[in-house]
Amino acid sequence: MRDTPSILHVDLDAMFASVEQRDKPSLRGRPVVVGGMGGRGVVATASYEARVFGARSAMPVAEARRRCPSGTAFLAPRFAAYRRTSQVVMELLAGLSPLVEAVSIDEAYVDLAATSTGGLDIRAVTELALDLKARIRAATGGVTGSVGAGTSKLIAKIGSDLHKPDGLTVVAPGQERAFLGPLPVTALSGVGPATAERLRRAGVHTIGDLAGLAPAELIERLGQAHGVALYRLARADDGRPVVGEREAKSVSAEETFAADVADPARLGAELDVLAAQVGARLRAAGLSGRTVTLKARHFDFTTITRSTTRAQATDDPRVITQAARRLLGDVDVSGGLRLIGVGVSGLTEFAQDDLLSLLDPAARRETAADQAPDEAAEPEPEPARAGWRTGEDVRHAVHGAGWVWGSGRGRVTVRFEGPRTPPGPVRTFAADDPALHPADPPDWHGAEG
DNA sequence: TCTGGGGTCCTAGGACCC
DNA sequence: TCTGGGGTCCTAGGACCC
Repeated sequence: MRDTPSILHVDLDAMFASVEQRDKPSLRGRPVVVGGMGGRGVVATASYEARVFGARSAMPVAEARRRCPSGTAFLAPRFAAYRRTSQVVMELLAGLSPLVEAVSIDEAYVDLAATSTGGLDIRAVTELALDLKARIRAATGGVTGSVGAGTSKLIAKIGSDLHKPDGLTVVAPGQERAFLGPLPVTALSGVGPATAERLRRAGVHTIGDLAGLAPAELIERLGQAHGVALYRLARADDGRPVVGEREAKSVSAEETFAADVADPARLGAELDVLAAQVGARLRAAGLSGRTVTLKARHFDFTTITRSTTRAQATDDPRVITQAARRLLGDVDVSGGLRLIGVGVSGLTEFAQDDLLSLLDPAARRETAADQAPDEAAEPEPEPARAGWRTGEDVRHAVHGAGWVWGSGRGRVTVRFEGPRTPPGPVRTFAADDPALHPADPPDWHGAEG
């Protein structure tokens, strides 16, 4: 166990919504919900203004619409913009330490002990964290981050969560148990609804309660691995290291249909599309895998998986889709599927035909390094001209840059404003107006020294 | 208008081998 | 012929995270 609070956890506050408010000044101070805008979409992020009305992550967007007042903005996600903002923050973190673990697009651990820059007592870490928060806000154009610091990942993570948004929690060495004790067990990463319910039935509500349980009882209730893990975490016994890079274990793609699909031909065609996405991402990452998994969600939300393992690893979309189609053949589809998915696991770094390319360099195909990784990995969908997505960035030949305020019935309404231009006029066009084009996200980084 | 999409880890049973 | 223990691989499902 460390004797300095040298692990930081940085968590950007309501990141997707915050980026939207940064890029669209008219949304600042207003409730914003970012998520799937199809009939079956769920909330990815609700701004704090929207949380007041009960909008939450993972909630159906339809439910969020019911709860939030008119004037709430409901936007489709713009991942390219979020990725750029994430990169800006990750670069700041990399300046603090060579050891940074990016957990997700909006979350990372930093191991300050990996550098030898001076003291890491409470005061020094607090100052460093306050400075970091200010620099994140400045570098991102107003997106805030909450930071936790402590002697372990556990403490840092819970600390960053405690005073969101724009919070800072530094837990002094030796104070870990006192810090955790009164918190609900659900504050622990790894305690979801099912585990929380089992613990509740055992009379366990707080982490302090949990720490009072005998390990044998926890193992009996939660299984060996989970029981042991929680027993240790409740005692602040956490030696998990900050790890820089992690190898991917699987690559998958799935789609939920707007309406359930029972037509095998249509499902097969969907598998072709998904297999092509998975194959392209495998290839871009220089990976291939032996196991192909089909995922199917029935009309009643029951979900099954069927997998098959081949002798040779592949990244070939034709091979992937062939395996997936065969697996689908054994699934009863007559009631209709709401979701279908394809995954590849058992990954290795070398594709089968890499062996061939050694013999025949001319047959060597493009490698990941030859491609722009992001574009290759996640092609941003180009919306059909008539199907504008709310929140999408657009450019009008006459009126300039703006974003889609709303659309429907053959029309699209655009608000003309940018990150640094004040809210402009709202104008409505025909959805197929040739003067209107999808545009890149406003790139305000660098435009303002 | 009930419930996305991309992942990780664990469990448990059966096959198979030594 | 019967019994059995341990290890590994594969498959299916479930909990959980962001």
